[in-house]
This record gives sequence, C-alpha cells and structure tokens, in this order.
Amino acid sequence: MANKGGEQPGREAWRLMAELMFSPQTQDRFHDACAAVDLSPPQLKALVSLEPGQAVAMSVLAKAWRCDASWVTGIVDGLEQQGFVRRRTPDADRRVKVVEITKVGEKAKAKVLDRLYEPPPSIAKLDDEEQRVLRDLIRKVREVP
Amino acid sequence: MANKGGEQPGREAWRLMAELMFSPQTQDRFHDACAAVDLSPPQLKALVSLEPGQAVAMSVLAKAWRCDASWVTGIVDGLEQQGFVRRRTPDADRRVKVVEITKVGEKAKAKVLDRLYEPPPSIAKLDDEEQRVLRDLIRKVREVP
DNA sequence: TATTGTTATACTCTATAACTATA
DNA sequence: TATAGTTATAGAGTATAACAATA
Repeated sequence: MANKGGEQPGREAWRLMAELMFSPQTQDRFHDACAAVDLSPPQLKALVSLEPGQAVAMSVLAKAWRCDASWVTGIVDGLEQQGFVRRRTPDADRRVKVVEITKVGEKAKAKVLDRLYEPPPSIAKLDDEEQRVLRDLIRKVREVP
Repeated sequence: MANKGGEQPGREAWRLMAELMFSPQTQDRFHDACAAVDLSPPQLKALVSLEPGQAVAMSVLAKAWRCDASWVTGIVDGLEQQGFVRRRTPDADRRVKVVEITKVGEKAKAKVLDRLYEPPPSIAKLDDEEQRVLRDLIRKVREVP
C-alpha cells in the first residue's frame, strides 16, 4: 500500500511494519518453521514462549496464551509426546502441574527462532549504519520504563 | 526478551519488530477491531484486503488468501450478508463471480484500519524526528525495486 | 467448599470431494 | 471436456461443561 495523505510518521511506521509482518511471505516462513520441527502452529507458538529453567504452572500458561485451561492440556500433551517439554507436580501443592522445556525442546526452539528471526532479504536495502539506527529506534520503543 | 550476544543489528531489529507485532496487546487490538464491525477474524482479514473499485474474481481471492475456493465462498457469504461486499457475474464469462467492496464495506474497513494502524502508546518514546527516521527506514525496506 | 488440571462435548475455522452451471 | 463456484462433509483448532484429585 502506498503512502496515505496526512498520515503521521509514527502511524505510518507502524502500518508499514504491520504490512511486513503479516505479509504472506512472513506467514510462509512461520509454516516452514512448523514443518521443520514437526509441530502445529499453536504448538510452535507455545514452545517458543517457554524459557529454559522456568517451570510454569498450566494455569499460568492458560493466562499467558489467552486460552482455556483445557486447550493447554492438549498443547502440552503434544509437546510432551515429542519430548519438548516435561510435566512435574510440585510437592507444595499436588493439584498443580508445572511445565518446563527440555534440552530437546530448547534445540527445537533454537532451530525455529533461527528461521523466524531471520530478517527478510529486503533488509539489505539498508546499509550497516542504517540497520543499527533502525535497531536502536525499535529498542527504544521496546524499553521497559 | 533482552539483547542476544553477537546478534546482527538487522536481525535484532526484525526480532524486536516481531515481538511487538505478535504481542498479546497487538492481538487484543485485532480482536477489538473484529468486535467493532461484528466480523470474525478471517472475515476481517478478507475485508481489509479488498480495495474500492477493484472487482476481483473469487478464484483470485483464493490464491491471494492462500486458501481453498470453498472457503472463499463462505467468507464472501458472510461479508455479503453484512452488506460489506457485492457479488457480480461478468457477461464475458458467466462462470466467474467478481467481488467488490461496497460503500458500507469501505466505511467498516476504514474503522478497522483506524484501530489496527494506531501505533502502540510506547511509540511516544520516540520524538517526532526519531519517528520520521524510523518511518523512512522502514519505507526503504518496503521500496519496490 | 474452592481450585487445578483432565475428559467429554460442541462450535468455529479450513480443506477435500462431489456437484452444478457455463465455456 | 475443462473451469468457476457452491454444497456436503470431514479434520483441525478452540471453548464450555462435567469430572477427579487435592487443598
């Protein structure tokens, strides 16, 4: 889509980013990543949201993923079958089950992110200095405080 | 996610953009936009992909949307029921049906894009000049040749 | 009794196959 | 016969409701 008359710079930047991110090419890459580790799209999203060494309760995952607890059960079942995650029951409260990513899961996640975070070829239209400026600006938007 | 050791600037920029775009907040805004015009997520995606004055055949939509023709039928049915699109059969070939967005559909699309293209509040961490630089860099990435 | 997770069930999204109309 | 679109049907993805175990 071309430029819109009177569009504010910040708004246009956001629009162009959205168009990049939701392009068919980007979606294709997501599906390729799924195929590479033999996971469905929702399973893949779940896997990449898990951090090594952080055992997190199913109920917490349901909130983080904005889905029902029953859906978490199914997703974790699938990841567990592939050996990507492990369920544990903490002694403190035997009702809850915590999920943690395994070494195998970490490898799969790395493989996936290697693909997903690879910028599109058109990034090369920016020289090194421009890429650094772009990075710094987005870093600033992302800053915590 | 924080910075990764040795990550190339272009790659980090892309990663940070992806994290912004696929954040739960951004997804929430998409669902809000759906509710605002009473459309399901796939119907909304379909609507925003239609340009005023461009009557396009169902088969072409199927390719553009990367889905089966039968799915296009259902989506267009839904949009037509709300008066957002219109089907026409060109005299040249009475097998095909072309879809075009209506005035009502254009209004709904504008309402949706007004929400979707609104940058997140954190864009204000950049001053006006920085926002222009960001916009120009992403424009450059998006340039056609 | 209240809470965590699972199972059973139903509803939405999407594809494949069979069908109708036109070319 | 081949092609565009629709209908019928089946398979994923996701939610709600009923249930079991623990607190």
